[in-house]
Amino acid sequence: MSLSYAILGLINYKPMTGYDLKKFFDDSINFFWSAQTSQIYRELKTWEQKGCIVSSVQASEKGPDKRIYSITEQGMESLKNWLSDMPDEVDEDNRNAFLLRLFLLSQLGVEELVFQLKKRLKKYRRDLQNLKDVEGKMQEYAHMIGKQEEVHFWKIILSRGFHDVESHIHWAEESLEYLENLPKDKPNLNN
Amino acid sequence: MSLSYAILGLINYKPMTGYDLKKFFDDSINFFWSAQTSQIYRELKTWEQKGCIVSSVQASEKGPDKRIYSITEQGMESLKNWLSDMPDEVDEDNRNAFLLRLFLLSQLGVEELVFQLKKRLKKYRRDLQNLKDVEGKMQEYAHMIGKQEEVHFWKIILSRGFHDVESHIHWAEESLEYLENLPKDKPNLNN
DNA sequence: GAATTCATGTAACTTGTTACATGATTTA
DNA sequence: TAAATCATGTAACAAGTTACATGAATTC
Repeated sequence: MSLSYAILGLINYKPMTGYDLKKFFDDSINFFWSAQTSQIYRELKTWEQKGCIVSSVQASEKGPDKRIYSITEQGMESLKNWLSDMPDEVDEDNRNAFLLRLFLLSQLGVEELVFQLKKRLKKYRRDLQNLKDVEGKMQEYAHMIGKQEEVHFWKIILSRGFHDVESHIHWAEESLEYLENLPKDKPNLNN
Repeated sequence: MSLSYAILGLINYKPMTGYDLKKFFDDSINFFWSAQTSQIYRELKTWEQKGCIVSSVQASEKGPDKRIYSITEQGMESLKNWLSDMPDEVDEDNRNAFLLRLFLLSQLGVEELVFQLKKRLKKYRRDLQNLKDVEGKMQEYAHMIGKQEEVHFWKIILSRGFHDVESHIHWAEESLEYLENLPKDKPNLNN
């Protein structure tokens, strides 16, 4: 399962708490992976039961005690095995709820489509800004995990994010233009 | 839930069987939505219980009897309501198992990364061909559901697919180039 | 004094996957 | 005669979401 190895892989960079993991997901790799707190703690529990990670409780300066998880030899072995046998076709999830809605939305009429595309365009521009923020933090994260050389590889992943957002923006702009030039008054669910 | 409305929306085009729906998912909207047979029949059952669709059994020329589902007035109402209240931020699922693997893969070394990116590039080129095939079938589908005007809107969705694949190809090519020009022999999980 | 951050979790539920079962007809 | 297509489902399980509970310390 991808999520469990995501967690193992992050802990392999550096020992972390469940809370740290949640933050890493939320404000750094969020553009290609996400996780709920409830899932994270669930996975941590099962990895620990398998002996792939160990935890120790430590008092925190602020707030409650922390439970810090570190990877074990066995965990590294597991991670390495998983990374090594990449399946021929990694089944990435293509599901896109917005595209689905848009696809069905044409049954409501063109104006709705235009309205939603305009809203989307704004969202994509916000996404672009968010990615720039992540880019800015990258160096910081690399320092945190103590591996400067990772930055080279992270740049590749981040660049994918930029390619994606830029292509979304172009698509939305093009589509709006296309719709503007369509003849009006098609029959739909409203009439 | 998106999947259930996807099903309702497709049935709204034209009465269909579970099998028809599965085919529609698989060879037409697969690039932004997918569904398992087991899910489809589950959702059909719950929509029917709610009175949003009705079914009638009909003998088939070939193979077993068909259960054909049609949308009801209530179902159209439901669909329209759902389409009308698009949430401000549609929570599309960004999870991408390949990107996650790639991100963690750098812990194994650069050669692995290069190898996987090359394989991916080939996959993206296959994706492009698949999309072209869908494009070819579009007219046919429009004819099947008896709504030629839908083609205009489907073109927008399809165009998104093309934008995506093309940006993936560019990204992979660029990233390979970037990796070729990196200094070699970084320490990793293997040493 | 209210909201945010730090920190860990549980419970109930929904959604998605994998594997199986059945059986006729058609095409290679 | 073997494989593919047509056609409908069930069962068991895995993964993901939502909502809740607790409570200290800090910032606005």
